Amino acid sequence: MAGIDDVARLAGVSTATVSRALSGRGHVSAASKAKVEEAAARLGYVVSSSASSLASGRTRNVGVVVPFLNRWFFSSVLEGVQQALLRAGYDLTLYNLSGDGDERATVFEQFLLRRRVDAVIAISLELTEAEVRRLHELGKPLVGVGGPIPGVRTLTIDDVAVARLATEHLLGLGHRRIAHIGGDLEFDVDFHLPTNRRLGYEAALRDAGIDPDPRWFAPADFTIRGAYHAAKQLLGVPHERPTAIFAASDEMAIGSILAARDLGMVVPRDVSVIGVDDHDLANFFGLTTVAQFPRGQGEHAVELLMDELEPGKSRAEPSATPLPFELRVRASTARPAE
Amino acid sequence: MAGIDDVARLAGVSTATVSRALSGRGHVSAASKAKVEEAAARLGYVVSSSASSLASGRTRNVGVVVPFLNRWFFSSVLEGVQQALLRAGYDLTLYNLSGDGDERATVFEQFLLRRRVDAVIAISLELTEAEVRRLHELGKPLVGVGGPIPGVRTLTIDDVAVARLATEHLLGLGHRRIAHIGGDLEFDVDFHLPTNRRLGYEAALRDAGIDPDPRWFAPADFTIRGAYHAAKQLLGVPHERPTAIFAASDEMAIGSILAARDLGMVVPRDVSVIGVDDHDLANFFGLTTVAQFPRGQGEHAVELLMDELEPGKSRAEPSATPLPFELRVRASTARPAE
DNA sequence: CTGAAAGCGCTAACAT
DNA sequence: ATGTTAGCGCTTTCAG
Repeated sequence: MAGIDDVARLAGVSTATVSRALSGRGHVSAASKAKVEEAAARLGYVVSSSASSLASGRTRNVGVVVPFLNRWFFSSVLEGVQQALLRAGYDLTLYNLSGDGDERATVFEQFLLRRRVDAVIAISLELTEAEVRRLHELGKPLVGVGGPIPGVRTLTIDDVAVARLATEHLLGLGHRRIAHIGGDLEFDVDFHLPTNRRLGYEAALRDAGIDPDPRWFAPADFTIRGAYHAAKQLLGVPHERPTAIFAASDEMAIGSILAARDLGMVVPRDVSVIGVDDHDLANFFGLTTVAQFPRGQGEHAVELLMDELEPGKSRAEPSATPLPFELRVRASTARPAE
Repeated sequence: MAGIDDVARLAGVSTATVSRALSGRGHVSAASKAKVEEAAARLGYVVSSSASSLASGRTRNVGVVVPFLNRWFFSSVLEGVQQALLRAGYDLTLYNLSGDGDERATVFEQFLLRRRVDAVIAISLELTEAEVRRLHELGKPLVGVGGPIPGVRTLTIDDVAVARLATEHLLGLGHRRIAHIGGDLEFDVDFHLPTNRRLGYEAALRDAGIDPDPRWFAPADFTIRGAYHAAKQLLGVPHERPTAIFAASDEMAIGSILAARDLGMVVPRDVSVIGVDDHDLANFFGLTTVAQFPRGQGEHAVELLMDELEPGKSRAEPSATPLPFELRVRASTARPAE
């Protein structure tokens, strides 16, 4: 395995010049640079990351912490992060903290402190103040995706506004009896997303002069199956059925559509359904939804990080950057029947 | 940031003893070990992975290469790998090679050669001989999940047997007109999975004295939507409709069920459907399927790796280890009507 | 712009 | 069982 000395010898320069030429840091004449590059290529030389990290203090590696891997939102964000990191020449070390707090503590103590990473991206994971402080002490930039962490740069859609938009779409079509399938409290640990979406829904109703009816709220677990059962309850009542459902995620909206079908109802004739996400399946089901863009969120997170990691960049102060979202009207919403 | 010297000083021993005590390598008296651990804890000391790697040549980091992140199979394997690695004290560096060959080359040249990892796990990715050779030269163990790579330790279910089992289940129920929704050729690059499942299907039919009818084979792209359209074609013919569909994945089986419903057919009364995977949604849709266990496959892959990475273990020779699969009969299959 | 040399923080011989 | 010490392969002052 060729080392930097081999390259230096072959190129006829010092190791310092090789290092500078290959890393782009410091000035090197075009001539030397060319010689070095050619020598490196000939020898198949690649820097040893550990030696480089040890000497420089930078690892060119970012830790990414996610609670789930097999959900659309998370894997999409992860994809965006991965791709952006790769482009920037960084590696991505993955920590899937699906487990209990034990695992979580291990990760924090073993890897963040093992100084394996230059920075951390936390996806929809509420870090404790202690954890955030620890990272700060170590000088590791941290950016969150999916909800605000106090004192941390975070990317998040405005859940209240998203829910309001979805609800107003239904109101605008003439619906008055609008049910909501939200998250159960268990999910609220992560950034109060369910609560915020519910708040937006209720605010929109009130603005339209409608009093939110608690009978028309049903909690579920963000899965198709969970929402399916919730929707059956909602739609199964004999009188004063809701004419529309706003589900807090597309998967739950799809569950609602399937429930409606199984009750012999036709969407959107008998009931309108709107979700949030623009999940892969949304288009297939003709689902009207408020799209968010998780891949873009992941890429954006990396950009923020790079601002901090690469020297000479202006680092903006910690704040919650608002992210784009967009109503996509498809075939699952329509004017109510009567 | 406390270093090993600080710990040594506080514990009243040498740095070598600290290193031994903390890594478990070499003999240390219980007394010293206790002192060291206490000192380390008090100082919040954690080894610098780069210094450690540089000195020892081991990184305690495994590279994982996947083509997709947002598909059930891949994210499930990844979860298993992540968890097993974490338990073994290894980190996981993720490379999502969804993109073109360019990206792929970059990863190989930049990261594998950057000596960032001790080993590589390739999930459903057919590595070229050159790539495999490169890894061998570097002394990096490599294990594949999801299909055989020549000369490489690989975990894979027997796709032919899986398909045969699924088909025989339908035959056993009395079906004779069994259609198959498989992968299109594009997907065959990865381990000929579609081809193998088709072969198993055809073999089962022949064994039952039935000549496979090419009209009853439809290729799709492993998505719900793709299979939905394929199934509509299959089920829409006026005469001699198939009475059962064997789909090469659960997502495609679900697409088939939805297609049948939209044609006004009742599953399993009018058509039986069986898939492969035991996807999260399979249970919800009452789908009969042949389960495979991707999490377990991921964990298993890590075990194999550890055999090679941790010294003093017997390493078995490269071979394709067969993996478990299991028929799960639910509500989507039944005897044909007549 | 380039080179010499001093580390970066550990691990692993080699001694003791 | 423990200490001493020579690197691991690079980056980065500091001179020139």
